[in-house]
This record gives sequence, structure tokens and C-alpha cells, in this order.
Amino acid sequence: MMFSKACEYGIRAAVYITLQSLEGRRVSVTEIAEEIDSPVAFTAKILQQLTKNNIVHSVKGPTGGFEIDRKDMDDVKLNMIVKAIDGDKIYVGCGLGLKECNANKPCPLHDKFVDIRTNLRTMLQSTSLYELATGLEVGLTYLKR
Amino acid sequence: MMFSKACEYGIRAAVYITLQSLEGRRVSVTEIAEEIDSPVAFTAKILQQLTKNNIVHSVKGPTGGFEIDRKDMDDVKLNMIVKAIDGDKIYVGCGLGLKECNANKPCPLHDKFVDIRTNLRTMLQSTSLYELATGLEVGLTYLKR
DNA sequence: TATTAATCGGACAAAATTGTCCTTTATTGG
DNA sequence: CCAATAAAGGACAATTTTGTCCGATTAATA
Repeated sequence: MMFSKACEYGIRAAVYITLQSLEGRRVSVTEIAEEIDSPVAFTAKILQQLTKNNIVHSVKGPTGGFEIDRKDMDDVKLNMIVKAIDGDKIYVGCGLGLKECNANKPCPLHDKFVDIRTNLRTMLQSTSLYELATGLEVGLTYLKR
Repeated sequence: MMFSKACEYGIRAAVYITLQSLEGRRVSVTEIAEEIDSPVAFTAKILQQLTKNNIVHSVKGPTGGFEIDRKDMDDVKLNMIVKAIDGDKIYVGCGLGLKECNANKPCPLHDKFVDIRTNLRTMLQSTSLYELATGLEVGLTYLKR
């Protein structure tokens, strides 16, 4: 409703990989898709994008799979994932779809939107994968269903 | 980025109709589409939905077109338009796309999302067509480009 | 009453998003 | 080196969203 399906899967996948990487486990697409309840092949596609953008790290061959460095768990914020998959259309662009809409020439909703969007951006920029994964770890939050 | 294209056009159309109704003018789809810079036929479809939902009033035949009663300009809030076109998926539903996600069994982003979504809902529920149209009237805001 | 101008409604078309499948490439372990 | 395993990548398919077209319906007016 806010992100594309691809982006939703992407975030869920990244969080799951983070969770498993914390335990030192490298995970396959099959496992990921199963655990986050997403279409396997489609999830694979999305993971390709995340690896290209250095958000997750992938290893081919047997014992291969996806993982995230401990450092990256802190460094990777949600906005990076969103940007990698959906682009920056969440930040840029008018709420009413006007091409030119800014403080100078605002659409009728411009001012009311900047607030909401700023909140969203701030939230995405400040939320790390590690933060999300720890909630899961403790059993406070869930990724499936 | 937040609303569907259909919804964007719908809001823009409704605001334009409001503006013209304030001047006592009834407007045709052709004029609306031109003034809000949207595809005519598609805009017509969306206006049908708005009419069915009693958000705008339509009159067939020559001298016909769309208009909004003065009273409705205050009563119709943006959330009604959004609901009529996009349904309530903006309010309902998990930010990460989980089927079951609530305070009991929250997704990792649940709490951070409720804030943002509450802001959005509040804004949509409190913004009337009249309010948006008057900004246009005074030349403070714009609908095209 | 005939003409004309407008919305309504349904069928269709195009484009974007979501999703699948299969082949290639890299890597591990025997 | 070989077999098995996993991601990468490209082609294709299904679905949803966006958009078009055209005939039917309604109403005003000459």
C-alpha cells in the first residue's frame, strides 16, 4: 500500500537474512521464500537487486546463499532497500501526480504531504536491519503470515 | 507514490470541479481532463465512480456536466475520495504485506508504521474539497503541470 | 419532434507489475 | 576432474492497472 510488492518482499528477505546471519547461518533463496512466505523465483530476482546494491552479500555454489556482514546490519537502513527496489519515487514526486510541484508552485496538497513524507523518510533513514532483526530474535515481532 | 494514478486524477478532478462550482459553473469531462492534465476517457471512468459514491453530482445532456453542491464541498473529505477509488488498503493492511499483522502479532515495522499511517489518515479525514479549492482560487496552489 | 451535447457503461488495448521457468555460471567437496 | 548445489540472468507468462473506443442513454433547445 506504500511499497511495491517487490519492495515488501525485499525488506522481509533482508530482515530474515539479517536474523540468520546473526546466528552465523547463510541462507538459500528457497529457505528465505519459505520463511517470509513469498514466491521463490520472484524473491530470487529481488535478491539479485539487493546484492547488486551491496545490501546483502551472496555466495554461489554449495554451502552458498545469502548473508549480511555484521557491520552492514547497522549501516543498511530501510531507505537503501526501498531506493534499490522502488527507486526514489516515494520521496520525490507530487502526491497528486503533478510533474512540477514544489514550494514555489505547490499542488493543493503539497504542504500537508511534506509532513507525512518527511516522517516516512526519517523513519526509513533511521531504521537499520539490525534493529528490525533483534525484535524478531526476541520474539516480539513476526515475518510470516 | 501513495495513491494510485486513478486516485490522483480523482482528487485533482474533484478539486477542479469544486473550484468551478464555486463560480457556479458546471464542467464537462473534456474541460476537466484538459485543466488537470489527465487522459479524458480514463478521467471519465473515474468520475463515474465519484458520481456513484455521491462525491460529485453529474447531469446528462446538453449544458450537463459535473458539479458539487456547496454543502458537499465541506462535507466531502479526501479520505472519501480515496476510499471510493482505491478502497481502504491505505489504512488497512501491513506495511510489509503480511496478512496477519496487528498489535498482538506485529511485523518488525508495525509500530513505526502506525504513526505514519495515523498521520496520513488524520490528514485525509480532515481535509475538505473546499479547503483545497480555496487555495487554488487565491492563486496559492496549482493543479496542472 | 429532431438534433445535438453530454454522461454512462461495457468491451477492448496497452503498459506496468508480479510471477515462472530454464539455462548458464560459480563453487564446493569427494 | 566430476558431480552436486546454489545464485545469476534472460525469456516468457499472468495479472493488475492504466488507458481507449464506441454505442446507449438522457436531456436541452430549436
